[in-house]
Amino acid sequence: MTTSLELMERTHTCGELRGTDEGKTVLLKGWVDSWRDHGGCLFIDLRDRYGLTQAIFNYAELGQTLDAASSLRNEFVLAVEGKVVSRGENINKNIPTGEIEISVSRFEVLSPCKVLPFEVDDDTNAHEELRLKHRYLDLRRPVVQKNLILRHRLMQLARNYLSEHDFMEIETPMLTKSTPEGARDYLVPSRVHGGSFYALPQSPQLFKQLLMVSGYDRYFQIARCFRDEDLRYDRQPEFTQIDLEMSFPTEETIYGLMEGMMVLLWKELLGIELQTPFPRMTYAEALDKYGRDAPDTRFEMFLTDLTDLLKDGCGFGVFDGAIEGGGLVKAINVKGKAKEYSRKMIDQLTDYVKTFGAKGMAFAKVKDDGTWQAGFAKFLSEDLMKALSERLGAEADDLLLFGADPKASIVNESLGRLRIRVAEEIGLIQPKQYSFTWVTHFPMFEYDEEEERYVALHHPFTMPRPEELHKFEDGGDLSDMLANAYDLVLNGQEVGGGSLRIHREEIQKKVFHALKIGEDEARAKFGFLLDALGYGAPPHGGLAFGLDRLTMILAGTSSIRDVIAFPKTTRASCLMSEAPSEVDDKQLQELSIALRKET
RNA sequence: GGGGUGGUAGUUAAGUUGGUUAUAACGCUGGCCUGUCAAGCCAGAGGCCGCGGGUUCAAGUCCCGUCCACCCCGCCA
Repeated sequence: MTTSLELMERTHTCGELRGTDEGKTVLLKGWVDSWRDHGGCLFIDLRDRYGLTQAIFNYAELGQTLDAASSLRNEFVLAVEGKVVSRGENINKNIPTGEIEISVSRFEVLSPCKVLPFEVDDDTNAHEELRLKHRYLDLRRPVVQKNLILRHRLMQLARNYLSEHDFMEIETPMLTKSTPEGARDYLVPSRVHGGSFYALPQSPQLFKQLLMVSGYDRYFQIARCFRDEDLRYDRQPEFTQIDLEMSFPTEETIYGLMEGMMVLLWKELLGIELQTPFPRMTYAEALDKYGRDAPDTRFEMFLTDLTDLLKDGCGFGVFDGAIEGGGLVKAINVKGKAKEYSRKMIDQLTDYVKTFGAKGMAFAKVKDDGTWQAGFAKFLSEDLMKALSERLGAEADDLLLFGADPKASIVNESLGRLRIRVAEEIGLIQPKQYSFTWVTHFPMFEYDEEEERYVALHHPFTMPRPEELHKFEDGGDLSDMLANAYDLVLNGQEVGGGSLRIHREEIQKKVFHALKIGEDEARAKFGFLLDALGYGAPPHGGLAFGLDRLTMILAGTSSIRDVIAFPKTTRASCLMSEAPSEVDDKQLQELSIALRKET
């Protein structure tokens, strides 16, 4: 009696066999990727995550069992035993195993497959909704597998790199204390302490600082983080950070180590040699030239500030009003594209900037004689137009796009986003281009008009730059106090951010004071950190990388869901498992949570 | 919380100014076929047109509401 193939170990994967294996008797197991029935013979491509191998079921070899083979369909799980034979004239150059095929002598269906909800195929055109509902099928597709393999390799490289540089991987709790500063927490009710809640971590921030106090001078963790906020193409309610912290660093130590890690990742994963050191830019410069704290440095087309040239008034109400209201007038120069941009296209750009709060968008087309064709041209004196042209480097056929608003932030945000959109439209951005920049010298605080107080731009444990500390004593305006915080920006996306932290209790207290976090409140929320800082805390700092975003960029995908095995929708539900779901009244009672009233 | 786009066989889409039996491709079922690799040829089955109201002699199509997904703004220290 022969042993069932199901009980036998496969001899090879479906991506392994080559011409040199000809003559071997092999056993492969995998999924039917496609089948082509020719009556007398049947071709099947068998797939696993390593590749595809063609198996041929031949009438002469199999006799009447060919009838059984003809019922094989896509995504059946199959074991095939047979001899590796050359394909002779019929080599398939599209797959690595294309020189050979398996001439099947015996096969078993290990598992059949129902009619599929969508075709499990790289170029499936099924909607994402359907693919997420059957994610286990979607994950079979080689393109998706490729992304997860990339993610795995990235994690391994990061782990090894950090370990080699004396970082210890230490796990911090998932059930932590809610600290409602910043993003909304996911809460977990406590059964034992009825009415009390844990929070899932938004980041391991406090714990990693405490590890520094404890003397674990280099820590890292590939840490799952949770934020209960609305989602986007690059935001999930749970996401992963490569989180690290070190004691006694200088800023340079951190930049050097992190650049080394990026160099390694790009070399190993993309075969690209990155140049170091990465350029650096202050937050102020980023805002001035790019309009954003995450500048896309793959192309120029900078924002040009025209406010000083227009400060005496020009008669154009939009510009004058913006400046009188304490705002800005800035512009970008789209070189040589005035003729390409129709009125309709410019209207679309206007609609676009309006989504960022701009009231409109003035534009001008530079004529051959250097003067402007613009609705507001009549307001500009010859000298003023000349001065503006010179500042903007304007030449014939340039398209000038203006942002003007009493709120500087609206001008920067709208023009900054417009700059990127236009660059995409006119092809300034090359594929496979990777442009890193450190953005430094972030402000400590920004004013929150709703709460009528300063809030921390980074987080409340960020160290002010040492030369700024005196501003606490001077009293008054803290809006220009700079922090020892830095972001790593890649192609206009923040991929990492961090800071040197406060390691002295009295500075931490001053920051809390500036944030109008009272002593009692500070004690209740962060007492353990304040205490720890009083027991010999080393100077420390670190940063966290967004693993999902990094993987997205490396994989060249446009959605974070493409690099997460089981992602959630933009309404934070899992279409496959149907989480979140209602729970029994009994469960709620145990958790001391009031039952939902029937209505 | 606000705005935009989409939802029609298993899947992806078409469906005109409202009008007779709602099309096509792929998939599925059956038949033919020994060199396919997007296999080919023939035949067939398959529909709560997201859901609920309304207008109308008549609704996939028009109106109102609602659900789901995606994208954007707010939000995300």
